[in-house]
Amino acid sequence: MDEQGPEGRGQRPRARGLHDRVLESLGPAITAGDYPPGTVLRTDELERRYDVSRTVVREAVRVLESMHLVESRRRVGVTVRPTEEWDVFDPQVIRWRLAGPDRPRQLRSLTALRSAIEPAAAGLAAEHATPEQCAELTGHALNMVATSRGQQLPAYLVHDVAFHRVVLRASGNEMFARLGDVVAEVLTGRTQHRVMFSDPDPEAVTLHVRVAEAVRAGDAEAAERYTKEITLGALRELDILAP
Amino acid sequence: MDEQGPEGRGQRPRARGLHDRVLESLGPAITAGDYPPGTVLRTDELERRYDVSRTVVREAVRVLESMHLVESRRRVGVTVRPTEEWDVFDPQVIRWRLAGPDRPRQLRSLTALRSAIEPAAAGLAAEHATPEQCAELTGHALNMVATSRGQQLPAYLVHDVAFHRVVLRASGNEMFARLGDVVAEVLTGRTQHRVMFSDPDPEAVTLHVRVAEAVRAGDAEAAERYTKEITLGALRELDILAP
DNA sequence: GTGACTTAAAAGTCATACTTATTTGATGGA
DNA sequence: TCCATCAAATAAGTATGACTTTTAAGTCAC
Repeated sequence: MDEQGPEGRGQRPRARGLHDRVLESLGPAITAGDYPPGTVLRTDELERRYDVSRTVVREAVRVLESMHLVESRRRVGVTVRPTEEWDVFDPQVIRWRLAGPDRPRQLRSLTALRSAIEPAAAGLAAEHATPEQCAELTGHALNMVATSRGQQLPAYLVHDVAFHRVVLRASGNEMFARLGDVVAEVLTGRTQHRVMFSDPDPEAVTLHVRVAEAVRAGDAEAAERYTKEITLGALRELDILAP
Repeated sequence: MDEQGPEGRGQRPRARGLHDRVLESLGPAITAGDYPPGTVLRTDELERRYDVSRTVVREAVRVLESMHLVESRRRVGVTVRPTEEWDVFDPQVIRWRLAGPDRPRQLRSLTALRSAIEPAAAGLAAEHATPEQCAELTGHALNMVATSRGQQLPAYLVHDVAFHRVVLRASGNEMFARLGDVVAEVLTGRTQHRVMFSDPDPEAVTLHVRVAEAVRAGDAEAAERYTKEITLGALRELDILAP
């Protein structure tokens, strides 16, 4: 049956090697803007800074280069590339930027992305979801209802995230499915700002139930419409928080 | 193995070094399924296969690992990861898969993605586009009209691609903007299949003009609706080609 | 000032020696 | 027989020094 969780990662702080340590230091620094575009890093300087060998630095740089964060040129050095060229869809880059000062802007971009993707995914899910997925969906929706009142936000969040993950996966589109982690991040981040303030919007809870029903009924149009309302709510929330 | 496969793609990814050569050989091979998930590659074997040093192989592997195509573990080797874990949004992975046997499926995924993103982007563009961008948009739309008849498909395609690029950029969302390359790839790939058959659908051409008008008028709802029709046409086309 | 030539800086490559984690399996005791 | 423990084998990870290649930049002749 169910093997180990397919994406059983919370965070993985385990540095799997020296190159990862360097990467996990340089990546956040660059995406945070500590090294503005145009900045030139020299390999041997990095060696000294991190007290590691060329091998290690080179591997880290190579990865940063594959994310289009930097460009390595002979006789020049490792140059930080302009922001517009970064691979902003790379999960690692997203993670780094969410952890940095760009977090608010990043959350906006991602929420806009959600608003575009999730309704479409819900529509597809209504056509492709398996009975098991429909059951999961209904289960999470009901649990959301159950935990929507009385300081149970953490539990609510778990089901909220799971709900959206299932929708994306049930869409049958591998690219949509891969956005599950991103959506999870957005939902978590969003809630962190109001965790002590209020229970979830009751209307949003109802909408989740409606989506689950629509998917189970195979009503793509309704599933899409209700999901659109959910994501519109998320967008509105952002405008309220920082207009 | 083949060193310079006949993948004469438009933009030659000029091997900037040995590690790139290895990467540009391993990447396509893995995404094509030549090494199914679970396959174990050993570093020293790759060294011999490509006749390069350890350094070079390791750098290539590190990049593949950052794309979640493989996982490198001590005492085990470099293992190809399950397809569901690949970073399917990585431009390089997209390129590799488009060049391989998965191309049709990949085009479907990407077209679904387009259908979700572009209408939203057009709506945002109506609110954020600069006068210059509006002018560009109108210009490309008019040029599409002008080249829509009489075996001018290559020229038509240029403006079609440019049009969609501008819309995505004008949305003001960096993530949408980065999908310009992907959309370009889809549009180009789509046309290759019918290049000798027919002129573009006149209705689609009209819709582009309408989108340009709506964006210029700041009518987000109309821009979104007309763009949705364009992408729906693209989806329908796929169903016709391979139902 | 233009163009060709030289220089030097920094990344790229290679070979080798060494370290570390992890699987495997063999040993030995309950 | 079974389980725990420990040892050996293995493949990736790291360090280092010598060497090559690219190329920005400076220099010289015209």
